[in-house]
This record gives sequence, structure tokens and C-alpha cells, in this order.
Amino acid sequence: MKALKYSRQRESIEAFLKTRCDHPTADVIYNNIRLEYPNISLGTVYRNLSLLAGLGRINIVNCGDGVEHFDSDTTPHYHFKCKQCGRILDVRLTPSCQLNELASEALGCSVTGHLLVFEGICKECSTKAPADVHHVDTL
Amino acid sequence: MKALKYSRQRESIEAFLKTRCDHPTADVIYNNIRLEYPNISLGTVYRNLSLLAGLGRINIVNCGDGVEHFDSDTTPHYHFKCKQCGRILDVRLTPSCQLNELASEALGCSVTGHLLVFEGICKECSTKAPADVHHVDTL
DNA sequence: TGACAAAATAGTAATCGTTACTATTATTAT
DNA sequence: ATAATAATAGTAACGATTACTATTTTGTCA
Repeated sequence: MKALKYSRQRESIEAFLKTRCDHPTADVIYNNIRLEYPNISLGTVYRNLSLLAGLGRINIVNCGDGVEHFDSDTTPHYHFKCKQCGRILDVRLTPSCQLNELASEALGCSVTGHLLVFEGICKECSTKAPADVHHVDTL
Repeated sequence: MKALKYSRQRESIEAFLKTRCDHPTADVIYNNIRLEYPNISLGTVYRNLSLLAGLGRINIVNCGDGVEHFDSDTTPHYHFKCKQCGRILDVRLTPSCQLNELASEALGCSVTGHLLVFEGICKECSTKAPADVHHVDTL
């Protein structure tokens, strides 16, 4: 029952996320928003990200690296994590119910969903020199 | 080049893990080993778990909940996480290369592996009363 | 307009899972 | 047995995230 009020910071966070297709972490978002709002706090970034996720406007992506990534694309799709640069990319495959059915048979209970994250070396990294490995800021 | 030396604690940790099929967390392992070794430290548990994983004797399982789970079964297989009791169960399906190939086509780069975690309600929970939801100690 | 209520903020402290450090103890080769 | 070194318990540090609080911003309504 709490009415939502506008905030520039929230708008800026959502707008920034729309410009990125690599599923940045809260910290990366924080550092980018700080260019426009130098004293935004990390807590504000986290609070707005989970608020937006609660509204269904963004998704929280867990890819098994123990850190939350954020995605402005809320249509169902899989992800790919580059082992070299760490970026998360979208995989445009339609999530399959067959997988759930297979698992359901194997387990003998109802399987309602699954998390699928691919890994390998992305196009950029496979053409780049190995020296470029540590571009951590793009995580 | 460091020679491995025997330790009772390590043996106990590995033996305990073999008795469990629900992929316990370090904390659950710690609390169970403490019954036998009351002043084992959590650090010792973590150190031995990663040592054993390095030796290929156990596996570290990441199922997207941000906590490490440990598995004494090192043969390739998928996992299932019960949304109610939180337990991780094995899914006896042979990991598929077809999935990697599909993703590889969609992305246009080499895909070498994937993480697949199913979710739903396990057999036990679907027959249990909803009051039994919070058996956190089995995580 | 302006004043009030509610929501959002910045800044900071707290929490949780995990890793690192250090002085002591246990294991193993000689 | 002794000496070398790995492993330990205990504790501190860490990084990601959440919680708290006093202040600021937003929206409503007279």
C-alpha cells in the first residue's frame, strides 16, 4: 500500500541499465551513476534495483559467480558468462519445457523451472590479445 | 610441491559428506563435524573442503543461491533445488553437449560448458504439511 | 502558493559467507 | 627421538548486501 514516489536516482539507474547488454553488477552501476550523481550512495543503488526487480521492470541475474547481475531485459532467456572478461551476455534461446520434463521424470517430482548459464570465451575475447584479460570494470 | 599430511578433521569431513545426498553448506558440515570434534574451526572446514575439491575428491556446487554447497559425487550430473525445504538433490541426467551447441550457434562463439539447476518442490515436501517448511538445518 | 505526510535519500553500521593470518599442535621422514 | 613442515584453532579481515537513521525530496490538498 506504499505509494511509489519519483526519484531522479531511480530513473537514472533504470535508464543506465537499458544502455547496457552485459548485465552489470550493483557496484558497476553505482560507479556509473556517480558520474551524474556524485554522492548517490551504494545503498540507494541496491534499494532501487530490488525495487525495480519487484516491479518486474528489471531482472536479477544469478550466474553462479556469487555476485548479483542486473538485466533490463525481462523476457525469458538464458545467459552466457565469458570465462575471460567475465561479462554476462544474453543467449537468445527460448527456455525449454522439455528440460523440466526430463528432470521431472528423473526425480519423480514436479519441476517448475531451471537456471541455465552457459560459459566459454566470447567473440571479443577470442580475437583479443590475452593481455586484455583484466578489464574488470566491465563486469 | 607441498606434501599432503593426514588429518582426522579432513577425513571426518570427507566421510560426513559421503553420508549426505543433499549437498550441505560449509556451515552445516561444520555443525555436524563439531559433534565429533567440538573445537574444530570453521576455517578448517572451508580449507579442507577446497583442498578436497582441488584434489577432485568432492565438488563445489553453485546453485544460484549465493551459498556454496558441497557434493561427494564427482561424476557429471545436474542439480535440483527444492523451493520449499531448500535441499539440493541430484538429477541423474547425462549433461548434454547439444545445449552447448545450441548456445554456440545463437552466440557465434565457442561454448564449453553450462550450469543447469532445476527447481520445484521435492517429493518429501509435496507430501508434507506446509508447517514443515523451515527445516533450515538440512540446507 | 505553502505546509504537511510519506517516501527516498546519503551516510554509516551491521550482517553473512568466505578467506587470510598467526601462533600452536600434529604428522611424517629421517 | 628429532627436525621439518603441514594442519590446526582462533581470530581478524574481506567483499557483497542489507539495515538503520537523520535529513531531504516528492506529492497532496487546503
